[in-house]
Amino acid sequence: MRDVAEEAGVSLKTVSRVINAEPGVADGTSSRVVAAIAALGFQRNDLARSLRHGRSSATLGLIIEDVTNPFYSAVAEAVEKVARARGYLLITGSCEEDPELERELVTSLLRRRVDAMLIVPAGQDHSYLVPELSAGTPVVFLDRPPSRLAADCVLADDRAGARAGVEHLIAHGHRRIACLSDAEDLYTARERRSGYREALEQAGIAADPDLAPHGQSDAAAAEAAARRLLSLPEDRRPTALFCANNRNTIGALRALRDRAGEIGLVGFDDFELADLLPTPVTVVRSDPSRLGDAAASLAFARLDGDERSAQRVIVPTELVRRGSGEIAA
Amino acid sequence: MRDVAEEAGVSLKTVSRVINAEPGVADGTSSRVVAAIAALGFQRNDLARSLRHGRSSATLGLIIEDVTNPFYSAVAEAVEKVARARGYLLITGSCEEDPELERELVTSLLRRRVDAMLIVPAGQDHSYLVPELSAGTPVVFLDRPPSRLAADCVLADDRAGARAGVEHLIAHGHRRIACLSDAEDLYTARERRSGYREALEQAGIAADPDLAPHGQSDAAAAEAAARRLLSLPEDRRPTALFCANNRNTIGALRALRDRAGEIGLVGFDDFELADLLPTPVTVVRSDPSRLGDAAASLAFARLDGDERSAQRVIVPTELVRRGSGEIAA
DNA sequence: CTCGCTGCTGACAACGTTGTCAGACAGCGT
DNA sequence: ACGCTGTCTGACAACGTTGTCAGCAGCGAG
Repeated sequence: MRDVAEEAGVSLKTVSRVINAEPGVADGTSSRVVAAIAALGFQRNDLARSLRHGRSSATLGLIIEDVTNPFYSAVAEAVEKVARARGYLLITGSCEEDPELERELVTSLLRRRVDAMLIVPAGQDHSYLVPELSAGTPVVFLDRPPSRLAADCVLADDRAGARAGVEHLIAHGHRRIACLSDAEDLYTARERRSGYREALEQAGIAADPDLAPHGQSDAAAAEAAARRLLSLPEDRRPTALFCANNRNTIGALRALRDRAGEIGLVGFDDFELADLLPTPVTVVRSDPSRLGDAAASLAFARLDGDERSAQRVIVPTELVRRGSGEIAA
Repeated sequence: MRDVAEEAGVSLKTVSRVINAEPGVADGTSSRVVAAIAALGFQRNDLARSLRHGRSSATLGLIIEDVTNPFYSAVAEAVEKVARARGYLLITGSCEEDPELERELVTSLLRRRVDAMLIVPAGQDHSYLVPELSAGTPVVFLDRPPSRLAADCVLADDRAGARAGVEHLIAHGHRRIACLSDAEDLYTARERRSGYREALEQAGIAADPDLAPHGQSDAAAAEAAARRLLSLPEDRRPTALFCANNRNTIGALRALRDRAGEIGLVGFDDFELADLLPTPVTVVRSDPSRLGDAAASLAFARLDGDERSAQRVIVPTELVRRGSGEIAA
């Protein structure tokens, strides 16, 4: 900027005025400055600008688990859309279910003075965010609630969704229904298992712990767990599977490859090509775009001065019938 | 920091020394400063730090087309991994094939002084990056080469991959092979079509322009195009489809839903569940992780002082036989 | 006792920007 | 000629860091 000022024969401040289209610069001066900017290929340094401003780096931080999981990439897309509409950029970090990494990434982002943080939390203790919150940095939790911290969060209706999915299987005559889910310390896994158990209970079906393996966090582990279930003796073998997230659904589908049409299946989370599989897959669709959209909007509302106490937004789910959930027992 | 200094009864510089673990601070002083930092919940401001440093905000910029496309999210993941290993964060922007948006995002990121830019370009003119390049900011193009600019780029071997895919269909007796591809102004679409034509030519098959619809940039358009092909009179109807990217493959699969096993199919780009479809899908697999990895590594090499002229890295593809490409004519 | 050395600490400037304030100058009415 | 208004411009400080350099104390050697 110094160079531009010199080239145009004006002061720094005048260059600043031209760049920011502030009023009160004579046309002649202005055009000389514009020419100098073009000649030197000058670009404003937004780091310095943010520093001077004190707040507002026009950047949002987003922590997700894994950008290659379509669920999270849909979240990221929705957040980015909202951010862009306000001229904000997005710094995204994948923490791979690692609480240490989550915390590292979050503090990195905060040190970089993002204006707000959106977090799909992996950890179980977010009290480390208390100072940030009281300093006024909006923090919104996404898909899973915060622990030991009162902060905004946007969740899917996991329990009701799971219950609806399992009730659907029960309505088709299934009594031995398995539930494949992720690690028990994940909120969504716990809630969806609760929904599963509630549905069984309401139908007067005793829960069989052997039918509810958990801790499968990738498709390979889910496939192995499903194979074990399918190799149980016939009187204990499940006639239907409820898969509590997209990784478990994919794994179960691989295990079921040679049993098309024999075993009922309802998955939680929709996925591309679900309708093209040999038996199209019935799913409980949760809407990651809506989660991302709601979370980002909430963050901006806070930035705009919304001072209400911590909000909890619940996004509903929807049962999509495609065939695999309609296989009778 | 000012407050910390006051609390600990030392100067700003001493606090700075403690934060950065610089040597030459007495133990007593150091622990007083540490205590003050803890008491006040102080966090270094990395914006100011970057500004002071002049260079290095420890941030990489990445422009992709669409984070929900698994190809690009795999790229993003690979780039993030390399970045994280060096302590860098990643600012990602999706430009949705819009050259205007690409340029907007790129300049936004550069104004924020990212240390390097990785770009999957949508536009046809990148001369606007000349000043940046000569100012020493590494710019690496990914998946598609730059236009009107000499810069590093990392590409898949699109033409050879496509040729191999089409040759595979020819080897199974197909003579009327269609090619569904994206907009002709995309480098990858052009290259893959060239590979398609080369394979036909080498086999002495005349290219039929009616069999090579292009411009389908989403699955719905691809499905419609595939349906048109399949409703041609039998003597002109293709016996196999070559789909030049993942969106076209998905669309074609939808169109083929009720024709399982009748029509040969080879897709470019692998995708999850390709092996679970009624007829498992043969694909030319290009490796987005490797593209991202190579591009990020190249960017860091530049940051480390690599001064070679602009590099062009080609990542090979691989034919994955699963069934749909082995259907005989 | 002085000199130089080492170990620790702080004052100051600078990174690039912008908000505040004051100055310069022209036009205009009295 | 005077003051007043309004328009345009620039000097300066500050945002939060850190690199440079200088200062001060203690200590061993000459």
